Amino acid sequence: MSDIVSDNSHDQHAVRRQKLADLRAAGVDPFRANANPTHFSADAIKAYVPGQENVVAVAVAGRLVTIRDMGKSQFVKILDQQGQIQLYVKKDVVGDDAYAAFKKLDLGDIIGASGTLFVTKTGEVTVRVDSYVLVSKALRPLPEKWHGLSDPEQVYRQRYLDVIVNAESRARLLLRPRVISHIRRFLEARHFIEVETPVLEATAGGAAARPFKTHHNALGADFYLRIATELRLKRMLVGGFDRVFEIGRIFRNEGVSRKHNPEFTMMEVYQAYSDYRGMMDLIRDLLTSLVRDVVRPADGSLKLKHAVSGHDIDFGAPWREVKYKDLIREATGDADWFARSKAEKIAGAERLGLGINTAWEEFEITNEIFSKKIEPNLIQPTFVTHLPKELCPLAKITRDDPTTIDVFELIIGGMEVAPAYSEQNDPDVQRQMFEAQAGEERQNIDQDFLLALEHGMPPAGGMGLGIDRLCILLTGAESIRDVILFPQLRNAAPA
RNA sequence: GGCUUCCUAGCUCAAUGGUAGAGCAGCUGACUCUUAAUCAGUAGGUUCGGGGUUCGAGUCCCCGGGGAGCCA
Repeated sequence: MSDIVSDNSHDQHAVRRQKLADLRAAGVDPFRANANPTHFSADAIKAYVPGQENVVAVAVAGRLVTIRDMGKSQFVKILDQQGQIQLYVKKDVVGDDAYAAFKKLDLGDIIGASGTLFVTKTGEVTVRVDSYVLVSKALRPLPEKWHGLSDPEQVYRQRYLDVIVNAESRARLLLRPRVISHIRRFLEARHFIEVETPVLEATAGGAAARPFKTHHNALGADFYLRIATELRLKRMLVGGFDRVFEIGRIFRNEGVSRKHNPEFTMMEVYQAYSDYRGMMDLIRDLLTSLVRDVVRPADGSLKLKHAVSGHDIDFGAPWREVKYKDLIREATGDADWFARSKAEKIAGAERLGLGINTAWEEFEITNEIFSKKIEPNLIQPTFVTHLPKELCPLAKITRDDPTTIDVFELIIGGMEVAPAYSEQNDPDVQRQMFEAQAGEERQNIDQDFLLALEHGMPPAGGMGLGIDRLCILLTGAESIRDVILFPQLRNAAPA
């Protein structure tokens, strides 16, 4: 028998430890038992045949999350991958000994139960339990049943508790794998091949970002964690893999914010014999199908709530397409903005309330206006096209405007979600573009990539899609941390 | 990196510089269709850590740790 002194009865960990010791003393080790469920919870509920009370037999397993004890019978709920299902445990069905043991179970314990389905007087499909087994004793209590877990630090550090007690977190974090699965099926249906390229790179190229650095002992060499997959995937275009994509972890040694985690997931896709306009069709079809088939807004529309602005984002309406320069001219009210001197641009930016570093290049001053004054206000899906060529060396120069490149940046909810280019495949122009880079957008030059281009790369459209930001939009989350299972935090203080 | 703000029971939250409280969870008991079940009783605190001011600090000040928001 448990011999808990009253001083310890408040200590839930000690109480549960004692219960575990009692079980072991009685010859039961709940960590060695197992269950053989036949159904997940939602499937079991679906298996109920109306009118056939206590006919359909099921076995389910999961964590006890609700206990309503009424003396000689109990209603409890267990949680599994599909959600919750109610169990009805009656003393005169399971027997006196099993019932007495059931009363000693705690919230959080993991059990298996078999029985038959029936409907309660309030209409809830429930398992009438014939037998059950405790398969894992929980030694720590669950968070509060009604308010759940709301301390953000604990939500991130102990995500497993968050998804047990916060149904919204569960739903949000379960949407992400469905999104990724949909993307794979969407692309594979269009003959794209999924490939895997190195995370450890001698040169961190394909984007402008500070990399993480590491060291390979046996090779005696430093390596960088990749900041993009672009240059590797383009090598495969050279190799004749005409439609390739990769969904992979990218690492950037930069700030942490609501929109940035140091490691994040990017999908990059390249299609030979296409261009940035082809990528527009691809991303529009992809995102529209994600909203329609994965998110499935309840009202049947293609509108999603945007958490930050409170507006609805309508994926079903025509997507706006606008040139970068036109947005700048509109924001500055200056039709001749791009003919202005650097001093005039600084003055113009400061008139808009921006702090300008005089060491910046002119395109950086202009881009500060874009990122601070324009981008945050582009809530509806918007293709911003024809960016200044200084912003990216990897795209083709626009034929009738040598100052811009054939690209778009898809902005949704005020965030850059997907950049796409007509990929530069002229090795000489590519080398010149690399060498002409300036300012903070400078990318490292990957000489081996230039060698690959000299072998001939087919014309192609390419695109990146930030999976985390996409999931923010699709789930109506406020922060990237809400769509990443374990977002990056500092080490917790030593206990 | 800077500014602002937060950290109190297992969880969610209270507490003018003046005896640290509540709900849920826990513990003891009642109840064989409950839905945040209900009812009776009961226990539970290094107020993130350290230092200071004060007759007196959860509260004010300083240092450190961690989280969040804004900014570079």
